[in-house]
Amino acid sequence: MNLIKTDLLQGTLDLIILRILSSGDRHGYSIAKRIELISKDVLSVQQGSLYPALHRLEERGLIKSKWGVTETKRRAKFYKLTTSGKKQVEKEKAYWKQFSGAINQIVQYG
Amino acid sequence: MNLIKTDLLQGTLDLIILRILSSGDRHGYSIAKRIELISKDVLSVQQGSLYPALHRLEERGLIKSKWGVTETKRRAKFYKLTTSGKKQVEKEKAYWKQFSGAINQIVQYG
DNA sequence: ATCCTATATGTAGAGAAACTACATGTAGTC
DNA sequence: GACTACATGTAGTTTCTCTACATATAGGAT
Repeated sequence: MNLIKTDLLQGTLDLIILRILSSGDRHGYSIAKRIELISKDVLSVQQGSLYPALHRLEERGLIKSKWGVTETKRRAKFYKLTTSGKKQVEKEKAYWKQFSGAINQIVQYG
Repeated sequence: MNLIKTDLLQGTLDLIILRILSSGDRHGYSIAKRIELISKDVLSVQQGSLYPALHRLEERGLIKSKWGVTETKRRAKFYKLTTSGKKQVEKEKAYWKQFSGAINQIVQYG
């Protein structure tokens, strides 16, 4: 991701991808576009980050892929959350809440 | 940091350290204790992360160090924000706000 | 006196994740 | 026929944090 300092991003990509897939199946490119749309271009994932992340998540059994055809008639790999992946979204959301809460606490009270 | 998934943390350590120093000079060990205190033990920095981070920040000219003696009478290196460091705190706070806002947006609307 | 714990700083090596930069290919438009 | 947007992928680099270790002192307990 580009528009925000790189280092901030590590570790949140999984949450982002899983959360987006929890609102419907998508292919990689579409996930990237959705991230830009919802974050109002604050976040932008590079291909070199996105595809390895998807492969990682698939290997961990959190998502499953299937080749298909997009609305624009191109071949694309569609990703879907597995049962395990659905549980993971909730876990990661909880982690994020706790983590960002702690950072905000420090930002406020130093 | 330990109690929270490691990967979430990268990139926020600088913000945390700088923000803590912006409320007063401290030595490394004291910074670590303060992080645990304010975050209510949600965050916990390891020495292997903290000291290299401090050296990094010093090398970037954001903090300055000076050997001194603690309240408990031990030798310790006290760190202080430089002018450049003070500006950087504000920058990093703004980054964090923008970044966490974007993630929250995605967590909400997927 | 000696041991232990908390305080205090530091480094080497490993591991993980994201980035840059590249490679490949297609559908539709100008 | 050229260009743009769509679509996936990998190799190599960089950067950060972690684990694990090394060093040393103050103060309290035994």
